[in-house]
Amino acid sequence: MKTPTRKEEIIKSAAKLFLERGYSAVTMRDLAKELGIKAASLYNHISSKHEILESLIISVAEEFTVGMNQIFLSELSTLEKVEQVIHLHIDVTVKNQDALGSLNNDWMHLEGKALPYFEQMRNQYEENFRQIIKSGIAEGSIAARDPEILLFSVLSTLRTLYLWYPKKNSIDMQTLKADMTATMLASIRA
Amino acid sequence: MKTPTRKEEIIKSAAKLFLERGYSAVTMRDLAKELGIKAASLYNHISSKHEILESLIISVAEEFTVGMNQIFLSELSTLEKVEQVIHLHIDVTVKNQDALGSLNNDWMHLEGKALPYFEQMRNQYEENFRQIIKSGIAEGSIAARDPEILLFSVLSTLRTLYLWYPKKNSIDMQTLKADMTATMLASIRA
DNA sequence: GTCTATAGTAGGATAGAC
DNA sequence: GTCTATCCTACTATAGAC
Repeated sequence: MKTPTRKEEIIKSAAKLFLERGYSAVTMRDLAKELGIKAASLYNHISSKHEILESLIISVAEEFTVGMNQIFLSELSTLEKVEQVIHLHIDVTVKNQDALGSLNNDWMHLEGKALPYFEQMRNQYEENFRQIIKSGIAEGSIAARDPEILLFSVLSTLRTLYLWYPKKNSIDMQTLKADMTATMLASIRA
Repeated sequence: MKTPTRKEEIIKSAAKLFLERGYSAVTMRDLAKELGIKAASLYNHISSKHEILESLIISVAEEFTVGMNQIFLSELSTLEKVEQVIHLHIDVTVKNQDALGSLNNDWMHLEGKALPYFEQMRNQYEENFRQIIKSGIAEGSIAARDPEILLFSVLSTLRTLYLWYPKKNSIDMQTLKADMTATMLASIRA
């Protein structure tokens, strides 16, 4: 637990406000007020509003990408892989609660190379998940339904976890993971 | 198929842009350009940018509310009710594709009475769905897991349909409804 | 590291001509 | 019903003092 730098504090506060109101609706004055300083002072630590968004989204996207690649390339069974992906999502969501809002709703405001970079990560992630589901269908461990519907059904729940998790912090993590995983596996299992 | 009024055209174009970029990031100049007119001309048909948002969100929210109330008060079995709710979501999403983006991501920018009105409809909708799921668990037709997780799992998928549906318009509606319903019912059925 | 002051731009909205 | 011109406000970001 090192002391956060001022830059980290700014990014953390920004994530919270972006989640509540969206990137475009949050002004640098809002952000400064949240930190108890003036807007101009922010620029001693960050170079632009865009830099904050990029930093938020790209770091979380990379976390998902690394985790998914490990699972995809592992020797686990198909259903174990799906289970690991679900756990990955829960872990990343718990660790980056607020940033998930920007990743889901403000990624289109990324600029320059960051946008195609993000889109490429997102596509690759989806493609890996799609392959896992398809091989599950082929081997009979996953229900023989349209793989796109199965993919969408699971992904939509995982991607929306960030909206729901904060309200339920009374449930302990073990129960959450177990029950969540059971529900999602039930929806795709053969 | 009556000819749409200019106001309806404006609202429709706005829904499309709000979906792509979010309410706050779309300017009246953007919207005017989309319609091939100047920003000032918009005000001959609408009184403010907010009015557009409110009109978009409230009308769809009311459609959901009316549909849910009918289902909730019907004599159907619990699983049939869940099935009807899924069909309601698919139908409303297909009919109001773009507006669903605002409903999901820009509701917090509603002003005045519209915000509490929307929140009340949303809460009542969720509460009705929660009751359906709970009585299913009580009677044994729905799996004996945490009802909040079941509710969230189904709702998150239904609420995200609008993001996914437009990409899949090759699938015909019958297949979509059937497969979607099967997948979601599988995730909660006992 | 934060401040005040301010440049420069872009936003929502109105007035009044055509 | 649309236009041009414009008001007023608020935005991101910079300059320079402390």
